[in-house]
Amino acid sequence: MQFSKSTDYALHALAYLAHLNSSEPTGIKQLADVLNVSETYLSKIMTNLRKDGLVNAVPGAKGGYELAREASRISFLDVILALEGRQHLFECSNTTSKQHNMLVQETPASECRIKRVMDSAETQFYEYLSNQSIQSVISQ
Amino acid sequence: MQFSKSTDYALHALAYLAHLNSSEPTGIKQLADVLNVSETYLSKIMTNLRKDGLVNAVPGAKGGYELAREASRISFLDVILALEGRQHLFECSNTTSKQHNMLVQETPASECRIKRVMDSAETQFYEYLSNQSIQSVISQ
DNA sequence: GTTATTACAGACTCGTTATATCTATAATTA
DNA sequence: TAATTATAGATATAACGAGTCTGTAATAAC
Ligand code: SF4
Ligand code: SF4
Repeated sequence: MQFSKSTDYALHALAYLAHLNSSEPTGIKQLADVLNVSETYLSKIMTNLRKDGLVNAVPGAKGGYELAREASRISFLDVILALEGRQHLFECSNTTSKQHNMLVQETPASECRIKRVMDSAETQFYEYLSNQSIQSVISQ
Repeated sequence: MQFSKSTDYALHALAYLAHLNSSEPTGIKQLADVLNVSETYLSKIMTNLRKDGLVNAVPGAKGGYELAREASRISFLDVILALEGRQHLFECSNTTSKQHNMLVQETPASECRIKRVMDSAETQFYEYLSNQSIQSVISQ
């Protein structure tokens, strides 16, 4: 289990935009050059960020990308969810097995303790990442 | 980013062994039946657990698997590391980019704040999972 | 309006990993 | 010796990640 490279690039791109703090949008060309990634590939990543409302995209000449809100209000979790999607880290696969029936029977709620532990771990993980902003990684 | 099915099965298998609490080893046939997975596939997973010292494997007639230590001393993290491996959740991909030079320059240690945030999240995540034992998911 | 610039969508390629099966082998008990 | 059981290795398949290419739409400058 690992974060995808896309998530890595997205974090770097946002950190760069936050660092620049420019009033003009920044083009994919400049962004790709700074991150050392191809323009077309990075553009897909930026589109994901746009779809989740983290950046604004300005088409046309002098266009590019800019943060949709202050860097202090964009969290690591926002970025990760935009790129990795919103499935849970742990998904029940065999909800028809004898084992499942056994473990679920033991609990009042319809959720066994295995799932509860894994989901709690995820919640705590995300909680931490939601408190880390892009602003916090650039120099003050 | 998601845990693999192998990790899922491994957790279930260990929970079952802990539940049985038998003095005799449990065969792959019984285990696969309870988990509703093929024997050969599950056997590969059990071998991973054995290689990490979480279970003992007894070959030959009347053989099978048994917990290598008390269930209270086998953590979720142990299982996850055995199945998912030990790479970090976040790996720097572009350590030659201009962005990297910029961010590393700002910090005294040779590690930028992006990496530090991600590694801290991982550490905390693992910390939590290392405190959850297999024993804790079965009925007392 | 025309042209240059830029983001965007979609198809596509390629390599790797996850999932799963099959078979032959080695170890152990009966 | 025979039956049972785990293990290693080869193999198959599907899914996913990473990355490229191309044509299209939107905007600004001229
Ligand atoms: S609810 Fe628990 S036992 Fe059932 S499939 Fe999910 S993790 Fe497994
Ligand atoms: S050290 Fe920081 S800037 Fe450099 S590659 Fe790793 S995460 Fe990116």
